[in-house]
Amino acid sequence: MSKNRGKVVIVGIKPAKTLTLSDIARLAGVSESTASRALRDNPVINAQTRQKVQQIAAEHQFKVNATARSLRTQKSHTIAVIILFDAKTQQAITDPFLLDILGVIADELTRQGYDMLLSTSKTTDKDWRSYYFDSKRADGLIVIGQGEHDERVEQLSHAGVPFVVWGAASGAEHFPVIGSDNRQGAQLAVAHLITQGCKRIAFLGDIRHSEIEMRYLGYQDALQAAGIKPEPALQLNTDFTAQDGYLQTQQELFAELGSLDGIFAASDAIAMGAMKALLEHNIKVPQQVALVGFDDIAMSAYCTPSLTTVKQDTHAGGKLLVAQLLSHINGGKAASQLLPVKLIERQSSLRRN
Amino acid sequence: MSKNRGKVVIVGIKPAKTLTLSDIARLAGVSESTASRALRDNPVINAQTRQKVQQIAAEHQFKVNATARSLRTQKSHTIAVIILFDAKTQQAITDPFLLDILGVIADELTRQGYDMLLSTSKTTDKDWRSYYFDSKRADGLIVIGQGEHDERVEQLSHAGVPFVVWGAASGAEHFPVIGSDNRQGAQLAVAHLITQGCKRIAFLGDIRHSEIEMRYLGYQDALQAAGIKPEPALQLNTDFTAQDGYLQTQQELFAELGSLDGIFAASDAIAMGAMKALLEHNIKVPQQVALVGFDDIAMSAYCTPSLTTVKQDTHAGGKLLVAQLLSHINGGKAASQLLPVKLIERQSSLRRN
DNA sequence: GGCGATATTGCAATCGATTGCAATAGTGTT
DNA sequence: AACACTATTGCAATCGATTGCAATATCGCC
Repeated sequence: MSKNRGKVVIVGIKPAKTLTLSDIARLAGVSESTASRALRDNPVINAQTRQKVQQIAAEHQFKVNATARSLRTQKSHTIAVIILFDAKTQQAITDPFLLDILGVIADELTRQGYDMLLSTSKTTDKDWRSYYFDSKRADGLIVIGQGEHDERVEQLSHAGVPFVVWGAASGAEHFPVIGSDNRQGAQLAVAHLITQGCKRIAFLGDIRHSEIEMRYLGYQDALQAAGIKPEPALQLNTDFTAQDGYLQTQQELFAELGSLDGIFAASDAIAMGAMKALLEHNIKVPQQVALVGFDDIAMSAYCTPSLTTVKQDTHAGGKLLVAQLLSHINGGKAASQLLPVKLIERQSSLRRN
Repeated sequence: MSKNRGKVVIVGIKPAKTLTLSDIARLAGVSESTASRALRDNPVINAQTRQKVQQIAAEHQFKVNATARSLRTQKSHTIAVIILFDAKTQQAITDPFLLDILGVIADELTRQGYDMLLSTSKTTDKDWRSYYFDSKRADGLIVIGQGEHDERVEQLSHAGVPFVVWGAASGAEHFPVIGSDNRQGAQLAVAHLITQGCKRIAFLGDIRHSEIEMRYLGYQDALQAAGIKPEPALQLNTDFTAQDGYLQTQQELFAELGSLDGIFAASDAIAMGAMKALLEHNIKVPQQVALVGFDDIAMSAYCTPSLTTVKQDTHAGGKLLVAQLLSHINGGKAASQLLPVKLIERQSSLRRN
């Protein structure tokens, strides 16, 4: 007879006494080992027996206790996803498409039979390796948005923990990084502005973040290719918020307005803030100042004028993160990879017509 | 001597052989039970012994194996969060502030010593109770966005699983629902439009979603209070996207444009789509048509004209969800609750001045 | 009819931590 | 000096599933 755990049973509704493998085995008249193998469809077990056990399990809605299985097999079949937040703005760098990429990752993991443990850097001050890996909570980690060179990420690589990062690869890391080709994206954006006739182009973004730094380099690439000399006065450190885009534009850029004719914002949020500031001062976009953002957030197509921007391939990114991580976990190697991006031309930068 | 699991050891870097409680016990010269109690700061253990064990554990970066602990204690200390996506648009109803509320939930759970398992309804076709609860993966569930009366939610309530829902309470549920006072929010928004002189106000939103249905009721409340008769022609079923807001406005509303003078959109995304359509046709917002949205997404303040909207208290919502769920898990009761909302007045609706 | 090969099944150890209960040592009292 | 208590510590069972190895049954074939 099974043990009564002394719990008060809720009357009326299913006693919901969770069955264990041993219960199923007893009901099927086989041993636990046979039941276990049967449920996992082990061909060594007679087909009839297998079916019978499976049927009984199904009838009783038996579910393997994931905890016990994990303990025994030493695999959690769980991946921890850590979202890094900017210490200053408390925003995720990747804010706009974070939800997209999270969704893709969740779907992919599910497809592969993994669960997803989510946490943010705000609360997880703890040592990630200890907390997630050593404690066997997760078999591997995905870190989203490496931010301003987080030492915690660097440490992971010395700890033998399977993990991958979404962010920018400088090339010198000891860990696999998946991310968009930020540099090329920025280069495309700024080259486009130049094509539209812009000569003095401002850059708005916080280059202490590695992804933004890449965008900054791309900005310079494009200027250089066009023989334009970068002006330090036009390069403004701007947080990831529309608010800071607005403020920086208003406070710093208006001094230059005489001849400023283009802005490349490192994110769409920043771009929208800048646009707001420009429109408030009756500066025509794109006629007087052309504007390009980065990310292609949902609203970019619906602001007025609609925002030209650089679109990242979130879907490919999420799938790749999962694929690389699982490959690493299964003994393979995980490689870094740059994903191509695409310029989406909209009203904020198109002057012809 | 400890068993060699036959793994290939990565040379050079920490062998990273994970220690177990028994290792710590041996190192400290005490039994496993004493070590266990010492680590949990059980006062029954001598203070000196406790300290010694804790120190040794810290030195070796020992982390309790969460799996083993869960198995023994029958608690996973994990909460599963399920995000419901709209079957049609594949978008989360709560999209705009989903990230906020997720962040708050994650933080709260962490603070309470819980981990968070995340999944989306897209992939989780499985029976939630079986998968998360019966399998002991989670001690409870938080369901975000109940959508169009999902039967799966209804089922949970008959299954003895601790769970709470973010959404709209119709009052007749058998489960606890936390959510904004959508009805009052809409009422505030529409009353505001009326104050601004609007007489014919359109409603954009998909009332098959319970939260939107509430907003629709609030819309009617306000009209009624002002003695305005609702016109069916002005009530358009609109998806949660800017795109559909744009299309519906263009296709359906322009026929009414002669005297249409206000729009209440059930979400900011819809509102922005509508605004785009209006501006494209040189209809002045707010002078000709005043516009109010719902959600207060980040961009609402930075579009032009900036968007009047209704702001939900995401922070309170997240905290409450966690508090109620944990209270239920710990034997208490979880109650439904409506959170107050706030009207944020911006340019899209303010006509005076 | 007997022997080896093959197909099935079960025994028992194991994963790592927690905890009820018993055991021991130490203290104070009369 | 003996007894009652209290403070500490350890033994061993337990959580539920998996799996190496041994045991049994079945079958084919000479």
